[in-house]
Order: sequence, then C-alpha cells, then structure tokens
Amino acid sequence: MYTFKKEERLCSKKLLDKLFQSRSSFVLYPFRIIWLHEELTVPAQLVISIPKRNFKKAVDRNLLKRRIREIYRLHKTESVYSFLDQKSILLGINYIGKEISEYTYLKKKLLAAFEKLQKSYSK
RNA sequence: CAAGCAAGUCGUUCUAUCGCUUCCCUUUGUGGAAGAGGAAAGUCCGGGCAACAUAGAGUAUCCUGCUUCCUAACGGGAAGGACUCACUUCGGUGAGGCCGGAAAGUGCAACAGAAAAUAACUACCCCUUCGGGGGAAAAGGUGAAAACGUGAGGUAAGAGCUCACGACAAUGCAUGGUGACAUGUAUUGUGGAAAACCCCAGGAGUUGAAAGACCAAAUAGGUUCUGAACGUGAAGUGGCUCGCUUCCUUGUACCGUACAACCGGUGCUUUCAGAAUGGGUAGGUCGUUUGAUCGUGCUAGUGAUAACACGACUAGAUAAAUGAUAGAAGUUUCUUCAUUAGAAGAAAUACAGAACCCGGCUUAUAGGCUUGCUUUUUUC
RNA sequence: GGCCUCGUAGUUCAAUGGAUAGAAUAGAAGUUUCCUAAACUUUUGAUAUGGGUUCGAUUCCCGUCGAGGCUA
Repeated sequence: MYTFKKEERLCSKKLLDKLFQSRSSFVLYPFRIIWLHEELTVPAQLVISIPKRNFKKAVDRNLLKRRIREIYRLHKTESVYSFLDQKSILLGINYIGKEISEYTYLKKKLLAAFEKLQKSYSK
C-alpha cells in the first residue's frame, strides 16, 4: 500500500515530453503541479524535479526530493487514488521555492495541492 | 594550565514504524544478505579502456623546464643541490618559489636625469683666433637600476690602464660526488628583464562510457521473391499488330530467326495482395565493478616505494536507490543549583551524495585526539 | 560527462605594464525658481579574491570564488 516502486515513477522520455508540453498546470506555492491523462497499468506515475538554479548542491536537492517522495508515498491512496476512478494520470511536481522547507510545512502544502488537483481534475 | 595558529589523523551510536536499490533461497514471503566519501566536490594534471586515424626523429600549435630516484604515468611524490628571506649560541636551523639560456638575435625600461646601454650636463685637464676644438670618465645630482667595490701606483687630467685584496659570471684543468654541484687553480669578462618575442632540450594523433559491442516491438519506407492486373504517347495517312508525317508532357527493349508479321521466352513501368530480408527508432542487455584492489606480517631502501607470504571480496543506481518520522544515548558550549562527585534546562552536532575505473593535486570541514610553535597567568 | 569565455564606481562601458584608474548616468550638496523639473557648479564612490614575477600589475603567471555560453 505505502509503496513507491519503479512502475510508479515516470521514466519514459516520450511521456515526459508529452507531460511538459501539456498546459494543465497550476501553482500552489512552493509547488507547481502538472498533470495529464494517460492510459497506464498503474493509477499514477510521478516525477519530482528540483531546479539546479535554486539549489546548487546535490545534497540539498536529494533531501527535498526524498521528503516530497515520502509525503506522496504515505498519502497517495487517500489523496490521489480516491478520485481517479479506475483511470490513470501522469503527475509532475516542480519545487519552485528558494529555501529548504521542513517536513511538516511541505506536508501541509502538498496535501492542499492534491485537493486543488482533485477540483481541476473533476472539471 | 589556558588560548591562538599550523600540520596529521578520526570524523557519532542505538531502538521502533513505514519504505527504496541490488543479490540469494522450493519456508516465494510479516524471508535473508549487502547498500556513499575523505574529500564521492572542483575538473587542474596523469593513465587504463574503447572507437577512428596514422610515410616521417618533418612543419605549425600547445605543454613542461636544477639533479638523482619512485611510479603504469604525471605538471604528483621522495631524497638532495644552488638561490632568496627570517632567526642564530655563527656550528647551523626554518620557510619559500615555473630553478634551462640575456656571451645567438629583435624589441622594452614611464617620470626624473646629461645619459637607461655606441654615455657626457655641471665640474676636471690641454690648446685657443676666446667663437670654440680635443682628452678623460674620478666627484656632483636624478632614478627602482648609472658601466664591479676598496686601496695604491700611474697621468696634463684621468680611466681595470697596472697592481693587491675582495664580489659575481663563463670556459679549461684537478680533486670529491651516480649527478645537480662543491673546493682549488688558470684564463677571460662584469647592468636588468625570457611569468616580452625568441632560442635550446624533452613531450603531446583525435575523440570520450552520451566511447563502443549486441538484441530489437509497432508504424512508415528500402531490397528481394511469388501471384494477379494494367501499360507500348496522341492525331493524320498508306499497303493499317507495320511504316511515314506532324504535335507534345519526349514515350518498350532483347533473344529464338536471312527479312517482315505472328507466336513464345526473358526483362522493364505502375498498382494491389502475400512472404522473406538488411539497416534502424522507442526500449533492453553488455561495457559496469576482481582491481596499477584492500588488510596484516616480514625483507630491502635515508625515503617515496618495491618484492614475498597469508587472508578478504567491499555500493552498482540510470528522471537516477542508500531514506522519512518519532524517541533515546554520546560529545561540546552556555545558564542555574551545588562547590568532591554531580543534577536540571537550553543550544549545537560539520563539509558534503557515487554515475566507466584508477593515481595525484586543489578547495571545504562542527567536534575529538596527537605533534610543533607563539602568547598570557601561576608555581618551582 | 566534455569544452570555452568573462568578472572595473549603484548601472552601462573605457584604459600599450607607468603618476592619484577615465567617461556617461545615478547619489549628495549648492546656484537658479514662489515650488518642482530642466540647466549650471562642486563632490562621494570601483579593478571578484589569495599569492607570485617586475622598480612598478586592471593588464603577465598560478590557485580559489562567481557568472554566462557551446556540445546531446
């Protein structure tokens, strides 16, 4: 249930290009969420990206990526899968903040972002 | 004892819950094992490995530059030599740097100064027709630097012009050293700068794992084969499956057959259907972690390092794993209480994340430990 | 992963190895005006950083830091 295996990560170059060319995105600071409807074998594939421009050191980028991934892993079932309705989706999370935030702050913001995603998805 | 600086070295631990990557196992699941560094960083050097290229001790370009050694190699390291600076008990000690050549050639040196390398302003000496001509380079002043320094002889005045002592450089010889070089001696000479151009010696083929090798879906197209269909430009004319003429978008050939026709065969153009096949995209596998490997011991060597013996297997991801949360402990600092031990609270716990692999260099680093130096205080 | 270029006043740019690093604009003060603007006068302010070569370094050499670009 609380898994995050290889099938749930977005690895295909083609799908990535498709995702970033789509216009269906919104901003909820410090995240920018991109999503796209796609036929897959798993409910959702996720990609997390932290810009090198804002975080020079690899250690900082790794830390943020691990925190975001952990929050997604623990909350994906009730927050994302619940409204998908047997369909599948591509998800991109861009971190656009300028400093390293704490786990609790990131958790609050990301859950809010998932609520917003549900609204825009149902439209 | 404390503080500071420099160098070296180590560089947190445990528990619970939920996970990630690789490997193993007929208990295939509530399974087991392993899982970042001293710099993984910067990409500043050197190699391995791979593909391509290759007449050359050529030319151009770039790099390196005291000696000997180590090494796979190096711009790295070890030991030493000379130089500069600091200290000195004058015996040395410590630190530093791209440390070949200025006596091959070209160019450069602002301002000041007569003059910045073919010296001559004032002053000096000789001659004079008093306009000047000649000699000489000690003294003055300028400058970062002024024609080797001091003393004596010498001279019209002077000058390494000569002599003594001394400084430095080049060359020859002798001695010591593997050598750089040192010491002595003879001869010749005396400005700086090559991190200006340049000369000399040595070295460098180019591109980098996104190299390269292999497997290869779907779709489109290429090639080949099989089958089917279609096509010998149009118009006019004659002796009409043929020849001739005209026009256009310039258009079917060969063989069986002496000529023409027919017939047959081979081939060509276009379309359709089926089959095979090569290249190759998405994607995947290898390259890829057993290696100039690590640990211990012993031997050789001043040392870097090397030889030998025994033992060990120690990350392998690919939009990229090695984590998140909670709690406890350890260490350090501060405050309060205690003033022997200690107790409570607060804060901090670094720099930083493998990406083909090694050897160096450089830079970052909380805190602990070791060594050296400096300073202050106390005691003797 | 590999390679290249650049760093000068707050900003945009200059400067053969040579005196106190220059210009425009911005800032400050003053003149002018009833006040503001414009104009005029004066003035402040910089070689990314640490070493080295040189009599002397923005310039030459080496290390570090930062910024930008090329390559697929």
